[in-house]
Amino acid sequence: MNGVRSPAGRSVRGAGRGASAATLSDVARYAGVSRQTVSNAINSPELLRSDTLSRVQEAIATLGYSPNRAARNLRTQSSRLIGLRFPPAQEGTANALLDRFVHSLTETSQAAGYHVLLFSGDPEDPTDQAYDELIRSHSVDAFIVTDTYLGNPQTRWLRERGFPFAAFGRPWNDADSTHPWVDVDGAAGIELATHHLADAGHQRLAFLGWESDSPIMDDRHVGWQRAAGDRGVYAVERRVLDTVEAGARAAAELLDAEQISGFVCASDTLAMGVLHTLWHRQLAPGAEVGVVGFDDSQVAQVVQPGLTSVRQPLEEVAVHLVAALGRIIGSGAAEADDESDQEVTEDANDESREQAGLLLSPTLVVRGSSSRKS
Amino acid sequence: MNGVRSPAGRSVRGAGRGASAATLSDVARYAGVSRQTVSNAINSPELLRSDTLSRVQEAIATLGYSPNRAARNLRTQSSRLIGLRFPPAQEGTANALLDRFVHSLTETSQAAGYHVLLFSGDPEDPTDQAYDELIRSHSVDAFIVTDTYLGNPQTRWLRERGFPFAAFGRPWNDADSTHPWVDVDGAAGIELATHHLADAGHQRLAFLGWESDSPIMDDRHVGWQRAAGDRGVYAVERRVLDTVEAGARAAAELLDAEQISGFVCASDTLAMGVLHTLWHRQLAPGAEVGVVGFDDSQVAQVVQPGLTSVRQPLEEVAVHLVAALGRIIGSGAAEADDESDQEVTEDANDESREQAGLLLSPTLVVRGSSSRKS
DNA sequence: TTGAAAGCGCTAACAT
DNA sequence: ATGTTAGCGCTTTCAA
Repeated sequence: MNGVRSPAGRSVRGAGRGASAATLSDVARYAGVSRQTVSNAINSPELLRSDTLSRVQEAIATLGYSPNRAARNLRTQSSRLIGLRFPPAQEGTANALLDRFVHSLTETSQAAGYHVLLFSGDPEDPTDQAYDELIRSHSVDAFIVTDTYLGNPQTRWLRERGFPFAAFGRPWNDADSTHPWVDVDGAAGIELATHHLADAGHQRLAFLGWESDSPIMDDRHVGWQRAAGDRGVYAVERRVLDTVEAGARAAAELLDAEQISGFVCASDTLAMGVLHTLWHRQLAPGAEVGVVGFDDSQVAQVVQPGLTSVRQPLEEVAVHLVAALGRIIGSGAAEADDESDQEVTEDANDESREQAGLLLSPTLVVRGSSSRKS
Repeated sequence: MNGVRSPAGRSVRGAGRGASAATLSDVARYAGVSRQTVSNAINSPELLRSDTLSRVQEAIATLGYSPNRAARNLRTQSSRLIGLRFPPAQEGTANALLDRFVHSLTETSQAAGYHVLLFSGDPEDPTDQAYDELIRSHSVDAFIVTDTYLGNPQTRWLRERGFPFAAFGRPWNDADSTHPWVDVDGAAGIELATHHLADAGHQRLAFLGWESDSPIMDDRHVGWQRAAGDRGVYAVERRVLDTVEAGARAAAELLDAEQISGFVCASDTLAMGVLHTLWHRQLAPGAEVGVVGFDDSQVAQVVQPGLTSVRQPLEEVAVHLVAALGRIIGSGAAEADDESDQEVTEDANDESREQAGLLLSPTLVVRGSSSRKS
């Protein structure tokens, strides 16, 4: 009472294109059980008697069966897809978080049974329908939002909509948010950088940040203030555009007017500017002037003599974001459950009241640009 | 025998989470037409009388209706999703094509009614089931394959399977392939670079490539041979590891032993190595020694004094790949139709026999590292 | 030009 | 522990 179809099942494969895959019914017939039993073998194997289970699994393997995603999605009202807006590459800067983050997210999601769906759209455009369209068409089960620093209208909108999402970045200007988020402690990173330069013997330090009232910048600046205060070194700061040229100009000015020997930069781009000035003046990075950047970009890794930089643990960020989504998907959207494992790192003194938030500590990757002062 | 459901459909929206969206039936009822008519309004609007059409469209707008993807996918046996393996970030190198390419792909796909689905997997592992699993579950309609240089087993496997895909990269070692591909003419890029340095007055040129018998490397090397031959300059070449350190060492050796004043590098990573050596020796990039890299990475853009580099037109690559997929999806998989617009650029003399292939020309982005010899 | 019927492949609920 | 029934929301015949 089986075998009837088995040759057919095989022959389709050789037939060339299309290769119309086996369905649940095919497997059921082949294994001599009902369709529901096959479904159970996949989704609730503990319900089957072990001999039935192995017979079904064998049939599945033989026929090369995988459940049709569309059918399953339709039935379960889910897509097993996580939406991520993929922003344009920022050229001319050293910002290079995206690759590492997206790869980690892809791997982590896949391990959790999800895939990442990429879409594009303008986050500054209020008429942008990208998120809405994906939600209404049930194309994704949740979003990962990465641009919270824009005071992101999308974030608020998603919350109001009650659609599941998790953010890479704190809800800076949205006090009553309840969505899960993961962020990296920028203040702690800059503290690390500052202490590192002070430890290396630099007495006159400067902080180089970018203009604008971005909360990310403020955060990093807080770290500077804390560390510079702690160490009692001579400390000045400048805010300029986040470009190589502006960083170079600021460095020149700070060297001349303030005899700075240690530069704590809020970005690798600015740090590259500092290195340019040192190069022009024949000053040796590391030996004479210490420089630290932020983000551990490829630039930091390949520039001579290596740029010491604060590195964000993006792999961890991805892991925690996916875990957070797993907790809220299907369980009431924006309502984070307060009793589940809420971790807050030791750095998060001020933030420990945050709900569903997780603040990770960055590390400092030390390279030639900050080797011990001679 | 209807109507029973209507209040439920609406009221859910206010109820908070879930926001179970409107369905075709809701729209049909609201507009006073049959479900089929609504479907036609969306998929074949020309079939409707204009007044019916506008009434339906109004209903769609009012109810905020979008077709349920899963249902549509199930019915049409398609997913409107393009699979792309997202490889791990290569740290310590200047390879930075991915961001630009993926963003372009995302935008282009979206414009064509597709989304990009990311997955991970080990392309070197023959037991890796990532592609197979996605195909069998009907999760994607096609793939974009980017790692053809591996002599990619996946590529051959996909072809045998008859599953639609397009490749970024020529089918180097798969003569009888028939899949569409788009590639960038590396030989032309290196020719551009070489002529550029010769034009700047450099008489003693070196080509710095990486070891291994990668066909990509061979391609670039061909460009070197052509251009160096044309110009009759003194020309030497070296193959080393594709690292900054190896590039630096090779440059030192070439400066000492060959008095080279122009370096044509097969990667930005190697070019950075050359710049390091110049920096150590207080030689001015551009003015004294010309250096050109390949890929126009962020590193090239921010390093002092700017690294001249060959830039791949990734946006165009994405556009043509998506266009190619559009042609083959649903129309018999791997069978490219020979009469559709096959474009081959003027550089593709040798390749003009290629089927379904498109070779794009890179450009040279000139920066400080190759400014005219004084 | 519009409507009715059927079914894509799966899983949830119930019955056995 | 396994089978039966129903239906997720859509589009593709076919009929009116």
